[in-house]
Amino acid sequence: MLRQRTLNADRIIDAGLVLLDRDGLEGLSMRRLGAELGSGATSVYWHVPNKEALLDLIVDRLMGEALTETRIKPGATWRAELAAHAFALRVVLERHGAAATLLASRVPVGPQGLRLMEGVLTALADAGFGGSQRAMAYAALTGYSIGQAVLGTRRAPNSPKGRLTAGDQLQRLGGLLRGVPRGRYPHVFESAPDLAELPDKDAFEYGLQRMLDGLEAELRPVNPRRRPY
Amino acid sequence: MLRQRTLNADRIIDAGLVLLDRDGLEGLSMRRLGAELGSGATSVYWHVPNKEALLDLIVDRLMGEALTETRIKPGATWRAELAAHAFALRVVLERHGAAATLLASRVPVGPQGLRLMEGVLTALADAGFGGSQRAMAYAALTGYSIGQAVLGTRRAPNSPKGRLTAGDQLQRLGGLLRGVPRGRYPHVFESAPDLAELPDKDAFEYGLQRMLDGLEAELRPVNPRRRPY
DNA sequence: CGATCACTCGAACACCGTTCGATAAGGAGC
DNA sequence: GCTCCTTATCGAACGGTGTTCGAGTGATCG
Repeated sequence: MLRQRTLNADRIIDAGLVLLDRDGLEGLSMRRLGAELGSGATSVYWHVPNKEALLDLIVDRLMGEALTETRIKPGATWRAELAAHAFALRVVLERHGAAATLLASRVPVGPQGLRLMEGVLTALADAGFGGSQRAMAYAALTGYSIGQAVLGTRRAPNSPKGRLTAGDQLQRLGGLLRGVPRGRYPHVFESAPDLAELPDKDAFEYGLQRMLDGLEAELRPVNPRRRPY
Repeated sequence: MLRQRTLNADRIIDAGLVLLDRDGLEGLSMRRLGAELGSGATSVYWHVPNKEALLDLIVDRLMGEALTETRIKPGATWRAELAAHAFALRVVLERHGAAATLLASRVPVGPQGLRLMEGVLTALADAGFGGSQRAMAYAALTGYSIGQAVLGTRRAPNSPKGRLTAGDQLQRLGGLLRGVPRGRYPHVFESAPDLAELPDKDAFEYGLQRMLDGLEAELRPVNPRRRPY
């Protein structure tokens, strides 16, 4: 057997991403990764300390992808800037279906993740958010983005094992909701078609804009005292 | 060995939840579940088809907990009603630290999950949201709630294996962010203390209120035409 | 009593992440 | 050329996982 000396972190991350996209998160095992690379199963461990660290590397690669996808027009408002960041993340997480679950379980503080964080915090600072308010706005936006991405990749009960497209999931869910007893859950029954046919993109955009509306309103100092809800 | 004939779905869910709270998601294995129940490792399979279904049952139990936690004062506004639902879910997911990850990967469409969904959709209907707008508002709120819950339970890189409290995680993350190179990521560096010391509850409340603000503004028909951002 | 049913459980299968030691290749020093 | 050392690869093995299967046990019913 040839012992090609060609393994390195970049190739490993590439292969990991391929496996992730093709077979989903549970399809990404160290053994299969080795096979995908044409290497022995355990050779990867010389380049990467363990699987968890590898997943961190993959996530940072994705954060880099999101940065590449973020195009901010010169002179854009802070709203447009934040929306561009959110959309770029969404595009990447949609492109790599299993990635949302990955991102949901770890903090992306690799180099690329920090660059992305820096971009969002900069936009918030420019908008006029300071101190803990900036931190809360940051948490609100990233929480929303990740939550929405996660929503789109949840598995309906009794789903088959393999990789499922977002469309499949939605169709499955729709059928499930349409079958709900009308008497017991009237509003679920009524909204089932809307929930099932709603394009993920529209839902994402809608909630994002409402969040940005809320944040913008918070910024205006002319606002009267907020009434308690 | 006694063959106690006392296993049933409820006891299994109880034990599963105990294991989940004590040892986290990876500590919940079918074998350990059997041990916790004082039964053979594989006896569980007579009552539950597989692990995935068991996790669905556990999630539905948690949805039931959230419903119990939801106290809506009579005559409450729709905002207060939706906030109560969101907070109840947050309380439950905080109580069971590993539960957010669980909820993030499946759609809670068990009986209790549907009841909760019905409650939120009812509040939105009462508020005046109809059709696809109601669906989008629903997605926005649940996406935000789940996203925020997930944010609180992410693991920082190089974390030890076992169960970590939310406080531990935040402290870890804070130290990490404070150590970021100031020149390269100035805003991250500047906001590190705020991000690390921000109580999860405040962040959740802030973003939730901003989202509700945005939704409320959307409802008023007196609003002038929305300007593009 | 005998049969049937509901339930329990141990052994086994294939897979997982990871450790360890053996092994091979390439370059440096002589 | 030869040796030595560093770098890299890999097979075997360990303890764990989810799940299947068939044997077994006890209670209940005809």
